[in-house]
Amino acid sequence: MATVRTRFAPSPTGFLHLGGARTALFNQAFAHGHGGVLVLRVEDTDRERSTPAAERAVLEGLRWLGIDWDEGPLRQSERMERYAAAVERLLASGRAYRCTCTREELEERRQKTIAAGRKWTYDGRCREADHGPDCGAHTVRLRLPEHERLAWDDLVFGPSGQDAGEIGDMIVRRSDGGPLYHLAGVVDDIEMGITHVIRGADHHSNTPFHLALYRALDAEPPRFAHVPLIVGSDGKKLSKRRDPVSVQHYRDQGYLPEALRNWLVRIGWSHGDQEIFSREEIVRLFDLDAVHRAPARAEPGKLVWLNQHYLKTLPFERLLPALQPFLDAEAGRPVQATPELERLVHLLRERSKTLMEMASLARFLLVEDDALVFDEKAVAKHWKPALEAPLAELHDALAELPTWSEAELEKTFEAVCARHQLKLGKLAQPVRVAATGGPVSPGIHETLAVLGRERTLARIALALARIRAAA
RNA sequence: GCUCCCAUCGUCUAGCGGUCUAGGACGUGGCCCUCUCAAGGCCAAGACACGGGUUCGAGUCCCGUUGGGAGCGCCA
Repeated sequence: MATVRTRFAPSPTGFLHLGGARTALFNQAFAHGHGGVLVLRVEDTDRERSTPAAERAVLEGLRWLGIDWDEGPLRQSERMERYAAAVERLLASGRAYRCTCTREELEERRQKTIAAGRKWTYDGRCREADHGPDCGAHTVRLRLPEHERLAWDDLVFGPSGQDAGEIGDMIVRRSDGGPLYHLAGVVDDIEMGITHVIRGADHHSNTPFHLALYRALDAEPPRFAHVPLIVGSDGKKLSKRRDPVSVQHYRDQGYLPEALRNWLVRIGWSHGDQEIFSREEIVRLFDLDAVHRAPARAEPGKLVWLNQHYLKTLPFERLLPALQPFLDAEAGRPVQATPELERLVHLLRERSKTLMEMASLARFLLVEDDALVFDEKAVAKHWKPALEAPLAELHDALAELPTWSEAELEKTFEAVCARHQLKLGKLAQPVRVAATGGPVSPGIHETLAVLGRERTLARIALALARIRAAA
């Protein structure tokens, strides 16, 4: 059997679409799982939208997700002569003909047909007219057989097909000489030796036309697999207005590529009860047989859980670089990794949903003492006058500590609590607010150990000053 | 409007005629743990859209209804 060759063919819209990302993932998993190759092809025949920057964004999204391709990116804009040649071949063999019907004429006839309650297909007016190359402005239409079943066995949907007569003679070349998307795609898939076309189910209905194109071009069609569309939380088509549709969006929100990849691969595909899939497992276990036929909603709930899972389990060397941009943004400057910061990240990975949240929880370590932003509700709740004495005592005891360690800190807290008959929480919370500005952080001993003696004392002193001023 | 496709807990899904009083995961609620927040542990609520068939037997097969999706461009 020939080597499996799949392709992912995005149009350069300036971002990688969620649905596209999953299609790419499926293509890669299928190809690599079968010892084949993935070809990347950029469908940039729409000159308006297609800029180098827009293309770069799509490729960046793919790389970030860990989807690697083996050939390309090939660009349709650089292959226009191939499409032109294909149309000429169609014309020469009589498989296609020139059509001089104008848009207006077409529209008029279409309206009439629809008004009569019938389905519109091209009525074949120019079919036998035999227009030559100099017939003026014209399109080129594929001549479809009157009665012929255009059928295929879809790898996801099973036996599918349509009668050629229901399709009508479709345009393959515009009057400006440009190829239609369908023609370009089929020509590319033929010339690139694509064996398996794995694409969104929105193309299921277009496939009979594509089959006719393969036939007219005397080419063997590939196997087709249509994967169900991802729909929005409201069950409707993913909309750029309502739903976060780009991979970049999730990346910027602090989701790890591992999490997004795992989330996407499980939408419309499953492997028993397994939820967690590594990159290698996706390639090894992915199977078109197990792909669903029903559209699925993109609910981010499980993505959050997956992200937490990967934040907790990822190798630290992988986590830190991923976190870096979020730390820099939080601090407003490039942040240097220190042993204290690394220790804090270890503590924070157990309690963060996203990298963004993690950076936000690390803020207290990144900023100067006077740049702490206090949660005033927490301040009001925990900085009570009664706390002045124990807090002052804690401050002085901490200043005297022989070594600044979690164990020593714990002992000191216990001693102060015992002397003032306080539960640990009564002392820990006010100190936490003093040290971090808010009521949420890792354990108080760990937090202070990371903060260091100087800054801890300075921040407790600041809290004391405020308590005294209020009294 | 026409053509095609789809239908299990709120969501993602397991199920490929009997092992289903329908399993898992996320989410939700409760309890435990606890210096906060998490994490972790335990428990709970929660679905075969509806109606007809076929069959000894249907979540699983067939038909219809309803609901949803896609396609029907000189867009990609």
